[in-house]
Amino acid sequence: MDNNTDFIEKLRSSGLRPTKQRIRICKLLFDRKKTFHFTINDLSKTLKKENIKQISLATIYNTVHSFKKKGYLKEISINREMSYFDTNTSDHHHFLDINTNQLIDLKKEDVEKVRIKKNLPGKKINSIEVLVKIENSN
Amino acid sequence: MDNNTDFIEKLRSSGLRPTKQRIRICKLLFDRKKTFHFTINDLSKTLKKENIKQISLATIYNTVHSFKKKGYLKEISINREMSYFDTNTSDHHHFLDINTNQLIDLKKEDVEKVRIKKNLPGKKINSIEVLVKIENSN
DNA sequence: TTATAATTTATAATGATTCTAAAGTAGTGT
DNA sequence: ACACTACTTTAGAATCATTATAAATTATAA
Repeated sequence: MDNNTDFIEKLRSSGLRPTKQRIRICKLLFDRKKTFHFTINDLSKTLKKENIKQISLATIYNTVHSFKKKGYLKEISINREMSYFDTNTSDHHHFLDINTNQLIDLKKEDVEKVRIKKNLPGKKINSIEVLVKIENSN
Repeated sequence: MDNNTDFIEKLRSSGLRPTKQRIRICKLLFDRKKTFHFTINDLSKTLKKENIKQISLATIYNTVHSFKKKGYLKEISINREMSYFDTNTSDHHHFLDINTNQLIDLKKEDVEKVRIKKNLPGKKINSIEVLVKIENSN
């Protein structure tokens, strides 16, 4: 019934005060079996549909950014127009359906380890991001 | 001396009128041995440094976009803040130095072919983009 | 309960990109 | 050379997502 306590703990443990707004967003983002992808706009629209007191846009931005900073969310920037947040923060890659703009997780085992044969002196690899654009094959 | 004729031909052959502005931008972008990467802002600043009549910002945007549409440039969108254009339009990947924000080409042979083991019914792969973020190693 | 620091909020500000419509230019035909 | 048309350039306005501001509210610890 009241699994808010989990979120309250989660928030408090990372130094974020468990406010109504943050808890509500936690429930929306993390209270589900599958990970999912959303834009700020998606989140904002979904929150508007609920008949609860509205959360201001500024708070939505603040919350998503602090969740990202705390490692609860990963950002996948597609281009200037599209930036997704992903509740799956593990190391993984994505399909982007260019017909629907849907972002789809690729499991680690779906992509053979990417080998980079070049390296630059004084530099090391921080991350490798693979984006596979897919389209209708009709 | 006057290798503008090449650019004039190039432009005309793709249905773009060879205007002063387009030729000047062509020279800046394509009259070099190595391919290179730039943002609209970089290009705009470089053009400002030349003591010739300034090209308006709108024209810079228009030109870069039409060059992209004609296949002379490839866009590499890093995130909302950074979008690079690449004079190397072949199929290749990139290093992004997160300390300097420099984008560096990876040759085809620098990255082992990326194998995707998942496929979705009714969908086919359009492109595979690999971005390798690198940082100072010390 | 009170003091405080953190948070939320509505609204304003920002800044990159796109739009607009008027002026300028290239290409074509005469 | 001239004129016509369509294309291009231009300055400035408009747009729109995001960030900043500063006042009101709330969580927390004393």
